[in-house]
Amino acid sequence: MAVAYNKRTHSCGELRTSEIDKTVTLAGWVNTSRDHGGMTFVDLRDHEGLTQLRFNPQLGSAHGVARTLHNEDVIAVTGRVVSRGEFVNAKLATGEIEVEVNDIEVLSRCDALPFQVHDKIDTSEELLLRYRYLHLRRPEVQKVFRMRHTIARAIREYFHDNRFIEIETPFLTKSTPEGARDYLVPSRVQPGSFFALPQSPQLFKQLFMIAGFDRYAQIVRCFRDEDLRADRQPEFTQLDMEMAFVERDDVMTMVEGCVQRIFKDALNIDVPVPFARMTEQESMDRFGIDRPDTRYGMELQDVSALMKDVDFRVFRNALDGGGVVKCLVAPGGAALTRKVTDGLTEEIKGIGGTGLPIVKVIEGEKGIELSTGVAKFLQPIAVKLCEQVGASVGDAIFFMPGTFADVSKYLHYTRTRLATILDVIPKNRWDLLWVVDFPLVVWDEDAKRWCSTHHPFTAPIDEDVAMLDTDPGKVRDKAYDLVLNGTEMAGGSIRIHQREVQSKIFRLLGISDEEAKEKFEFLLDALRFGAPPHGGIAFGLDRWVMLLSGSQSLRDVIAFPKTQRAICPLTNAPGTVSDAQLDELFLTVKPLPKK
RNA sequence: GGGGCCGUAGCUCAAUUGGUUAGAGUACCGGACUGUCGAUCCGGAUGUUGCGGGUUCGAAUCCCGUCGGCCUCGCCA
Repeated sequence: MAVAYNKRTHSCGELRTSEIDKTVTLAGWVNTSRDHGGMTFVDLRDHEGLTQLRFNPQLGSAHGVARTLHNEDVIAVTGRVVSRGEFVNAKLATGEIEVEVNDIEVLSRCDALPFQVHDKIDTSEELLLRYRYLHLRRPEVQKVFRMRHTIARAIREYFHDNRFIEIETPFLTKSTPEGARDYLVPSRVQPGSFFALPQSPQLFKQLFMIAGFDRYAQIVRCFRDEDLRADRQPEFTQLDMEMAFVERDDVMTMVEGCVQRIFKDALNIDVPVPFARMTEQESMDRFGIDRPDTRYGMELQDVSALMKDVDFRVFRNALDGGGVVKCLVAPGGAALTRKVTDGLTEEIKGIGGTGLPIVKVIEGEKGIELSTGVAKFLQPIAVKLCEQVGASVGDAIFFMPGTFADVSKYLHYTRTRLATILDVIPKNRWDLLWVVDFPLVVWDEDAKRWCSTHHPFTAPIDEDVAMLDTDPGKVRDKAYDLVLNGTEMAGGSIRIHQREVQSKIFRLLGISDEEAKEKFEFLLDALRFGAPPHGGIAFGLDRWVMLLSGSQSLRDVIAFPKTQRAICPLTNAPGTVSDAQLDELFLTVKPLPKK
């Protein structure tokens, strides 16, 4: 029996007792069905919800069809809304009513499923991705993408309301030095030449400012060919924005308003502004990382001075070598088992460290004593140590000797692991923090040259410019990173708008005048023709959706993501191409090296 | 490139820690049943234990390699 599925009267989530006795047409997927031989029930699902259908054997042929249904068959029905009487299902929004079906049309049958759509059970992620359209049918998965839309819409509306305009930038563009590895696209018309997919529209948006658009914002795809992580995909989406005639505070204030709007629309939460600010130096000192999670304590503490008098060679060597000894106090850490602390030590070794010295603070016969691990070396300064770092009986202290960079890395790792192990991260807390005053450049020991902390177009702080020639490592930049609960959510800066400064930075970074001309001539040219002071920021849209939706992985908020090996289990991309395609591009593929 | 966790029926998991015929739930197939809502009940079919090799009288279990998934360091201006 044909049913007018193109004339649905309601969605599957909206019928209530007020619609009783109305004749309705619904369409959707069979979520589950229950066949009693006589009376048969089907839960019909669409994007709005579930409605129970009742098939009465005394009401014509529909009942016979209903008995043949399987999960995920697609059907359309017409019937009368009736009260469930005493059989109300409180779990369903539509649970007070059901639809007594007169006519049913099976629009599409479903084969045996690789996994059940109505289950909440997660099978292997690879299978979920291979049949991603089935996974996406699940209401809780769809909810994430509806939130993604809400966030994207909030962003667009916010910037539109603030007189920004959205302009598209090219995907087929030019490979530039510095930064991540590029995804390349061969040119057929220019054999031997390659486009690069943009890592971000950075230079184009600067050109928009020079062009006089004043305020630009775009939600745009970016591409970086680097190894994947839970929070890194080769293609991802940014909110990219830029403003002319601004200083740092202007951009940061504009962003704070946007973040407020996102939280309001997505979670109905009011976040206070302005956000906290911290210099990069303070962040490194206190947390060992430039994107600190400030929801909990266990901050890093420098105990180098205290350790000068301690006869412990591991610490001594670090200090003599110009390094530091830092520690963090884990409240209640004395209760950690040997298995846990040894496990942490192994993890530290796994990321390149040599160990993780620990002591536990206990109540001894003469007061505070240290036990386990490196206690015997530190016992002479036990009282002084505990006093200085604020440790008391029942705590554990984890130490790390070495260079500032190594100590920061390993203690930051330790701190985040302990936060999970000791379960000290407050729920439902959103710590928004600006990190500012990064060093403009850092010395790359391997490459023997200066590298940009952010990118080569970041402006130095005015009073530090003089040090560009004398002490580049001391120059701070006009960048600002926005951190949420320890995750970098956005990064931006005031840009260089003076050609001489830009040239100077290129030279500092070891980019020759010839290379600068080849790669960036268009930018240097543009800077000659009246560039306004300008600055902006880019948000990782996927990360915002991930954090606000409580997702564990970026893959959960991207409709068709790649696996860790950067392949798509759904399409099997990337794949080989025909010789004819290669010939057109004048390309040959080298054989893989033998192992 | 390095470190770690995982891989048993379509799916989720078990298998007394090396012991003989690899089980259960669910999905699937057949049947019963007029108020269920994870329906229930009866019956049936379903395995290259990821793959390859090794140790052993005997391997899902131990070892080596390999493939795949995930976490992570490097990398990601």
